[in-house]
Amino acid sequence: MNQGTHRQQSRRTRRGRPPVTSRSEIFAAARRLIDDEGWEKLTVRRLAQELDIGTTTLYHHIRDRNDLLVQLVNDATSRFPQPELPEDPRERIVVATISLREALGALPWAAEVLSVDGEGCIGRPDRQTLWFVDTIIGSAVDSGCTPDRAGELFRNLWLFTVGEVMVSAHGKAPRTELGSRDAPAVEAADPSLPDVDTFPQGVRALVHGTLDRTD
Amino acid sequence: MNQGTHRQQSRRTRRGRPPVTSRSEIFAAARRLIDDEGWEKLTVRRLAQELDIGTTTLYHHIRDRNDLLVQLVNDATSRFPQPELPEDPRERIVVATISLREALGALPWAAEVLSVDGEGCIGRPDRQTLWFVDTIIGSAVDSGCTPDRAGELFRNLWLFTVGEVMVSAHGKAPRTELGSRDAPAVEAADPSLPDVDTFPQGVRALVHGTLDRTD
DNA sequence: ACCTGAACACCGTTCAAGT
DNA sequence: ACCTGAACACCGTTCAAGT
Repeated sequence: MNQGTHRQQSRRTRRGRPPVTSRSEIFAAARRLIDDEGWEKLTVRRLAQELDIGTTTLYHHIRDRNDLLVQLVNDATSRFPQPELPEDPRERIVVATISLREALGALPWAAEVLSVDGEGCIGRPDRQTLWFVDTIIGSAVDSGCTPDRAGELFRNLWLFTVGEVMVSAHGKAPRTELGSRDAPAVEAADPSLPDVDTFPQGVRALVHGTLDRTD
Repeated sequence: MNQGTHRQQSRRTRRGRPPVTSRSEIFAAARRLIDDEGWEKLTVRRLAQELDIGTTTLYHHIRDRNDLLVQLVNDATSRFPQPELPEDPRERIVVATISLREALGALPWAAEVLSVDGEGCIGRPDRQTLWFVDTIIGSAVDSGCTPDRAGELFRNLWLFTVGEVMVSAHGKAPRTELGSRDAPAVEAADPSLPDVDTFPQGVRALVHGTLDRTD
């Protein structure tokens, strides 16, 4: 129900500039801001400035800053193309999860939303997010496991993906000069954290380790 | 080398209150603040207020807010007791990882640090963190895999743990009322994300899936 | 209707002083 | 030496107006 149209007076000329601030204009401006200045500059005030509107006007379109971030993530994931899936159900899960990471990884700032509002991406999912969920759960069931087990696998893949996105997002950030604090920096103590991308093998391990379990 | 002691004049009376703001006093105040008011109240200004010192004074002890957070995480993990480890090397990894989660999970705010400065916990690790790393890597090698493979496993367990801490930290937070936005909330779309703790099984899957891999 | 300036209650950080 | 107030450049959010 659209509450009746209260547009009578705009017979042909919309007075002033048209609504000016549509959802898509806001998203576009936000993306521009993020690309040009980095996502930490995406603040309510700065975005309003970018749109050339009063800060307060933005609050007619978003409930608060977090809402803006959530909508932005949904917008971005919905833009993301679905990958071609292989035959083998297990490999299907791997491919879907990897492309989920790609979808989120393109938005390093997604991290803030992912954690502050796990709902954002999962509790109030858009069509595209739902596709990821369905594909993973569906393929797991196809490969012969119970729905419970499939749910468990999905949750764990989700945790793994969130971790990967978070860690790699801020790994790329301009490194705060390290070493030379008070402690002697403990000699790069990690052959442990290689720079290589261990994510795909991790996904595979998770998938096989879960689906092969017999208990 | 202690740079020579420049304490000549405090023969027996330390003028005024003694240094007032030692590292441990700062940590204690920070913990009190977090426990009493929630970790989002842990701000440089608020902490100084809690300590009854000028905001600026704090900057003699910390480099900046992020540094405070990092030191706090290190302080907290170093306080955490080492678990008793089982015989079986694989199960040793599982137990160590689960208790790593516990150490970090006690600090929901660790999330911010974990992501903003993965270094914080890993690049500049304290003794206790190192113990986790060594135990996991060591046990992996004990169970017969190459150092490379052990490093891969460790990294993936780390990603998984970060994801778990992040997601569950903000799951417990006072839920922002959901439902009834503009979209019709898509009917709780998830048998997918059960409330149950899937973490231990995930760790096991990761461990077995990685160590059983033959390639 | 639709938009907004001014204000409120905060931030982190710096710097030129004070004792 | 050790500490600090005042200032700078920001935040998110609200509310009583303006057109």
